[in-house]
Amino acid sequence: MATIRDVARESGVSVATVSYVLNNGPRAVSPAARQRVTEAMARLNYHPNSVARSLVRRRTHCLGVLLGAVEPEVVTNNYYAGVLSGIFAQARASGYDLRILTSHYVEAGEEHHLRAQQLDGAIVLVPLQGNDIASRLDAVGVPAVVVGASLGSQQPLTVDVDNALGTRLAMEHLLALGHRRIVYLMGSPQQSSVQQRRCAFEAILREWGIAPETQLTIGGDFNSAVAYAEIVRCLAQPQPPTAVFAGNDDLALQALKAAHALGLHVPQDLSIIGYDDSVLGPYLTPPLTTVRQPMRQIGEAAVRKLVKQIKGEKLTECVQLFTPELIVRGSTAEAPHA
Amino acid sequence: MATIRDVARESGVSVATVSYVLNNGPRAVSPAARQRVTEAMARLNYHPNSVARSLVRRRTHCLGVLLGAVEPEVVTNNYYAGVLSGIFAQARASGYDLRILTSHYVEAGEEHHLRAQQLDGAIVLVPLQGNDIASRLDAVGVPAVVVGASLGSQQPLTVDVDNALGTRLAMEHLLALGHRRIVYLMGSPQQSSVQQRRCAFEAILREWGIAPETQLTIGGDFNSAVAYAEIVRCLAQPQPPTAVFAGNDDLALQALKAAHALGLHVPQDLSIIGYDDSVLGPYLTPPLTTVRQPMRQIGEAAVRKLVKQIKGEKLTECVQLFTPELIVRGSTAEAPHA
DNA sequence: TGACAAAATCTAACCGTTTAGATAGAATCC
DNA sequence: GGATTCTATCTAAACGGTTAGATTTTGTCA
Repeated sequence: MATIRDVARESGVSVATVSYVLNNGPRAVSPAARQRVTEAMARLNYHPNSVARSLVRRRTHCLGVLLGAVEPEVVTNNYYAGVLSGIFAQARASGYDLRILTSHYVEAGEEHHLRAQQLDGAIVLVPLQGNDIASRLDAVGVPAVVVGASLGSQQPLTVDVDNALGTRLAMEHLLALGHRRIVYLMGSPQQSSVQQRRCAFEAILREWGIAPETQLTIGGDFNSAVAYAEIVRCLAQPQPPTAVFAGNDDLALQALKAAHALGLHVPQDLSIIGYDDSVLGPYLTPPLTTVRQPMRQIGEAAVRKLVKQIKGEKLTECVQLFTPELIVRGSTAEAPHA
Repeated sequence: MATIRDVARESGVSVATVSYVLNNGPRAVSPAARQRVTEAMARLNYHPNSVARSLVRRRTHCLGVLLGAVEPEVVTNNYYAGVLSGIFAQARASGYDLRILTSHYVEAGEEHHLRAQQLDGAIVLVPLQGNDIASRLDAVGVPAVVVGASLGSQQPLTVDVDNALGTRLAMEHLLALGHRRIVYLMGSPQQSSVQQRRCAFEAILREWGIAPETQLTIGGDFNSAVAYAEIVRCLAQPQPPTAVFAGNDDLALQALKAAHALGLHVPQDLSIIGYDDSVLGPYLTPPLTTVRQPMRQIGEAAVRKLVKQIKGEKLTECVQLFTPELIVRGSTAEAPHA
């Protein structure tokens, strides 16, 4: 590998001059010298060492993506895959490289390690409720934006989807169809989105004057098999619910299977609504009604926000909320009269 | 940020001594000095700057992942998502960081840029037929392994799945069921896997004494809508095929839709077999018979192979081929007698 | 106790860039 | 023509580590 000194020697100028042509400034270079340097670089096949450059400039032009907890399944999960694809695309468009960092960086105290990596900024894709990674990163001087975990208190930069609205879209769809006994399949309660939706769920029940006691909430850090068993148990009880509001499309799928196993027809006997609008929704029988989240846009927005902060631009809003959309397909219908 | 010099001053030793305790060698340090240094580091909240370290050591402990052509949809594509998740997991287990590099690095001449990034190695996830990125990287001294594009000639390190075997599994399944008129839905002909499977397809037809002229091959760099139209046209012809062998599950899905639109029953009137075993396969109606590829294992193997090469260990084999598996579900059945 | 080896530590060069400050030469002005 | 400003260039000190080689300290043994 040729170094800047080789180029300087080859073209008969000092390293400073080479550096100036390399960076187009900050000092002027005569056309003659510039040409000699350019030719020498081509001749020697010179490319500046970006590590050395990062050391002195103290910026790596590289963004960290912190994947937490659920990884590495993260990539095969629909929501994360969507967000990641947005991050990839926008990082590229903004001219930043990406560094994938797995959960061991998420632990307290590890922010210094991250700082030591000299990343220009970080995107925190850790869905856990109450995680304060972003603030800790900020404290050591690494700009960060959080995706999908808007916290009330400290307000680090955040990009999220409006979970209250999403819940409202789903619930009002079911309520308008006459459903009053609705099970809510929560998912892992450590996830902040799950908590937000649960609050919204309860608020809507109050609004409609429905006693929360008559409602069922199934939640937990379970795998599909356990979730399936719980749903079967719930649907088999004396006064079963007429609708299921699932925290994501995978849970909705389990509900669909459970209904099938119990001989219930969807949507005639039981309505099911999912969340995420994952790829399989349209191909289920019946096709799944669900709440779509603009995952790719979320990823893109996160990168844009981070880059703005890095460049010191004025940020208009701390928390950027995206709007979910109700996708009505075939798995929801009017509540049975019974 | 405290530097190594601050620690040296604080603990009353030289920077060299601090460096030795930091790295546990290569020279001995007295217990007393070691303790003073350790305490000073804790007091100052010192963490070594990894950029500076990389500069002098000339290794970054970071692996590049080159995503080509199809990106950034790559992440939402089943095959790539699976491979990536394997890469993430194994990189973490091997203690390497990951750098995501998008396609502009794939172009000829860009290998020097990559070299300048000082990556310890690269995984090439570029499915294009005849791509020679790995060799070019190797030429500039960056160890590389290619995923999913085994070439005959130059043999860079490669991890792939046995496409000939996968094709054989699918075809012999159909042939054993009595199918003789089989359409092959190829997919983009630039992809090396597509080419390999096409060769295998033709070889198997010859083996069974079936004239290739009577067979149909639909291929192209089309989107789902175009593929759908082509399939409809094919199935609507006078002597339609009795089976479809699709290059991936998405194409199989299009075939399923087309059959549905034409009033054909699957599998009674038409058998369909996919490739990849993507998540939606089991939930289609009927559930899709397909060929499973161990994507995650492929990703893991790629990282392991790369790390071995970086460490200079002896590699037993250049090309590591994984074995695909036939997953029989409900979309294939005996050929209609007619 | 002095000679010698081993262990511990220090000094300083180096990795490959950037960039402030010094310097030299050319152009401008009165 | 000498003072003054510009422009182009160079020198050398950073950035924050690692690591040979030199030097000092400690330990061993005759």
